[in-house]
Amino acid sequence: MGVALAIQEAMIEPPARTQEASAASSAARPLRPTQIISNTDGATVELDKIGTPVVCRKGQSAVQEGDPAAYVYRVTSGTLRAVKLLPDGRRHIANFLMPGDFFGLADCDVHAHGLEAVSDSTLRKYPRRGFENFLEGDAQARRRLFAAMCKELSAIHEHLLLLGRKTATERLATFLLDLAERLAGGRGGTERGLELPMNRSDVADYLGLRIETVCRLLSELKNRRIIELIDMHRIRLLKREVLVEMSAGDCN
Amino acid sequence: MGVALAIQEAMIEPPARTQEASAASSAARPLRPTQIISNTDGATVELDKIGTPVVCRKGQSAVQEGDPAAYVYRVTSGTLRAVKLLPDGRRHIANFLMPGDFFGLADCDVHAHGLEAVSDSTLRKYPRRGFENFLEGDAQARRRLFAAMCKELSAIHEHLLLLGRKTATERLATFLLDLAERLAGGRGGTERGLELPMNRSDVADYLGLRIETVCRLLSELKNRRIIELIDMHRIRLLKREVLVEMSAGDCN
DNA sequence: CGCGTGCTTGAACATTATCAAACAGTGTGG
DNA sequence: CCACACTGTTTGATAATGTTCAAGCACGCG
Repeated sequence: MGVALAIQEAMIEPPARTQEASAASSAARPLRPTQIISNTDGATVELDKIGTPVVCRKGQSAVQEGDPAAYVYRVTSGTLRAVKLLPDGRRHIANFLMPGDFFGLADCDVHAHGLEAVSDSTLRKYPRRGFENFLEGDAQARRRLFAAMCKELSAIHEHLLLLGRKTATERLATFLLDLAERLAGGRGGTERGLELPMNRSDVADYLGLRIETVCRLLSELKNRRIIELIDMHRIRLLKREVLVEMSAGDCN
Repeated sequence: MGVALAIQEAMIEPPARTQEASAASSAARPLRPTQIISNTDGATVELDKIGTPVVCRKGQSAVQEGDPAAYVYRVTSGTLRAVKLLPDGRRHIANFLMPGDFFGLADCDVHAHGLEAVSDSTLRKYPRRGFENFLEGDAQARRRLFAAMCKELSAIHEHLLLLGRKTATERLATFLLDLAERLAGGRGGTERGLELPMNRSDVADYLGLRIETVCRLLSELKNRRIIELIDMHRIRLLKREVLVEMSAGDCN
């Protein structure tokens, strides 16, 4: 089990002209989150031969925690959540998955998380063995996979720090900035604001807080004119610097 | 950034007679944590050609958070901690590293964590490029690396759940059980108890608690005769079942 | 329009943090 | 060998952050 919940599909992009001395250091490559691979690219065509489409409507589960990890999934549209439950029903959301993200790559035996649609979503699923064979035959893809896993691990460790040591306010500020980064490559303070596909409860379970705390803190940020709540699922970041300050970013 | 803090060296054990149809499913292999590779094994000899020994006395740092990730480390004796800091000094311990564990494997550019000795320790360090080349030439080792990373990811996600959703008592119970599992393959309730190489402060920073809370809860467990505090760094688990119950293990 | 779901706000409460002090074990020097 | 200091641990009292319980609000939908 485990993760590689959200490995960006950038990793299987075929060798392209934009790569200079990439064979040298596979580690330091950019791997932009918004990089989308068109189906005309060689590797994706190859991979999609073994994939089948899946539709998952808002609220539905694509994968149950503990299911045999027979497939690897790639999100093609919508947003999903990777969920873990405690026996008494307490819920933890490990990550939100968006187009381009993979799910279940690192789940060896069974899936470590459930996969549920936050909004209507579509995925493609690949039989694990086929996916592994594909990787086995493509050293470039393997290197990209490893680099992507490193990137995700880094994010997870930031999240451990967040859950272990940050205050509620710091958590929320971090979340908003991360989401802005992820959704729009850093914009979101401009234009028509930041789209929150998930509800307050999801945010709470992701940040290790209660829904009421999330609400209260959002209201507080709104009152302090640091954010604007355009509607329930749309937020404009008015003072990003303040959020950055509030997020207690680490020392790196 | 990133991790693979504690990838067990089992992954580079050469193909052995104990592996049946291993080429088939690289995922479901056991990978016992206590598996130690003798230096006479082929792969380790190969690897150690490019490694140099490092000594790190209690309290010293082997790696600073943010250092260029020039080396991969393998613990040969002692216990170390992988540390992240917030700007104001709050500390988070991502993991404790014990003999056989690797550090820095997934740190692409710079190290995401500091590495400090909890007790006098020895390590071996391998230049990253050499380590990568070694992997590139050994598909078996690669598969084992991937399997080990999956296993570690699984553990990290359990820890996310712990930090996000478990109570202080549940965290401590989980910690004690995990440590018993790791140190002694499950014993520790028997014999001369469980060795805690780290101090209370380390435990607190690992569990997202304060040192006083850890002390108080340990005292409570002691008073309830669930554990026995033999000395400051030695604990006997008297009622493992109760701890298991208290740990709020997940649903899997 | 009325119901339902999800959001927001308030008040009381609980868990865990903070502050403070005492205690235990270890090593040092007189 | 004992007094002393030092570090790490334990315990207590108080405080704060975030939770819980409860009620009201708003938006969407039949």
